[in-house]
Amino acid sequence: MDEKAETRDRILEAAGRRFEHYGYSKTTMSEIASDLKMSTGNLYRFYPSKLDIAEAHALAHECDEDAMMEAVVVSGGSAGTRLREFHRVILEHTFKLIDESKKIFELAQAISRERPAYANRRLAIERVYLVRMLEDGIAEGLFERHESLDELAEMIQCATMKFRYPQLYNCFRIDMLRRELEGTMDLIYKGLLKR
Amino acid sequence: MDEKAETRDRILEAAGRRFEHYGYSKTTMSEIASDLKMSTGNLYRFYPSKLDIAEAHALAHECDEDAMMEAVVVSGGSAGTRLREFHRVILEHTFKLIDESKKIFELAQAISRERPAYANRRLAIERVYLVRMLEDGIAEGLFERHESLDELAEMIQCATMKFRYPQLYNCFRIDMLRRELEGTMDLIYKGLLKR
DNA sequence: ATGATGAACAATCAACAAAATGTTCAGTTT
DNA sequence: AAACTGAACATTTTGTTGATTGTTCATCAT
Repeated sequence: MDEKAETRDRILEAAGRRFEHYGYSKTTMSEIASDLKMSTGNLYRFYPSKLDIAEAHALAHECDEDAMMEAVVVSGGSAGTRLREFHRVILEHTFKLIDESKKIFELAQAISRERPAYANRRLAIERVYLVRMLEDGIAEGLFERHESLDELAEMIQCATMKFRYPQLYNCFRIDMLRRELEGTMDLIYKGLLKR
Repeated sequence: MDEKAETRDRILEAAGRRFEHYGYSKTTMSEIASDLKMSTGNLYRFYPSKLDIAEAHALAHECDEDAMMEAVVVSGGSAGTRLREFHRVILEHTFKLIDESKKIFELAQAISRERPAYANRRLAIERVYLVRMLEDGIAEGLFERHESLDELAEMIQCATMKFRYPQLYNCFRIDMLRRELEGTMDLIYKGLLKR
């Protein structure tokens, strides 16, 4: 690892520490630079903007979410059960963030707002997991075949948007969300079954 | 009709004119009063607040939307076809509002934000139409029976939230929304079919 | 030549005062 | 007594100004 990459990492670490403690908007570039004993201007030799540091931070923490989703996909049980569990886990995770990790949630929202491509990329990654479960379901004779599993996954995402972004609806009742997710997944599940 | 109700109507008319032309937030109570050649304070003898005038205006225009939904429900064709058409018509209507009637859209958003009960009531009314179509589908042997059709309708609403409130996702591509709605309705439709 | 600085620049934010607006109600008019 | 007014009140919005923050870049240091 060369020195430039090392400094990038140090910046990321220092910034991440502040983002998680003070939040994205309350963290200033000059504070980050000061923590690292360098000038504010120097930061821009490593990252084009404050938002790029935020995105890099989010990227560096994707593996946590990916691991979470991967765990569900490779767990035992039928594809149908896993599909439900997948959405349950995502809802619980999102809700936990909203409830307990406000600074991280704030960071995620800032990125989503300013970097729609990032949010879309996350959705695309999630679809990969969905497709894997759909494939499993087809292989075990549970689900109907479909010309494009990626498109099917996209439709599942459209149908579950309310549970992915509950904050957009000012919907902060986890008990209600759970009930609704269960009912919605029932409907989707039946729509996937082999006839 | 007594004189008080007549004045209420006149207020509603004058306010509605301004809401639709200047938007809700740019319309002042003193302007409305001036249009009617009365004092600002007098308005409060007829309506408790500005927001109540807005809500009354929306109420007075519900019949347009209700008629639209009713027309789909009573139109010919199978329940499945009507269900798709219902959601298509709502999406097109919403999109048209966003695109062409910005002031009316702004008014609807102000009410939704401040009067959640109003938005929930609209959803409940919509469910009545959904239930009617579900009943038809069951009667014609197309759809599976269900213990509570109102709950089922609620789940359909959860699954189609993205198309009811596209503005929440900064999603203003009608071609994409149409495609997604079609795919999502496919999935929901299959979930409703009798096995 | 490469790496780093810190002042300048541009944009945004915060504080505050003034203005505007929604609402109330004592007083006036009908 | 009922209907209406318009000033007062409370709240919100707007405009101004100075401070802060993100970013750039000429200059300096290595």
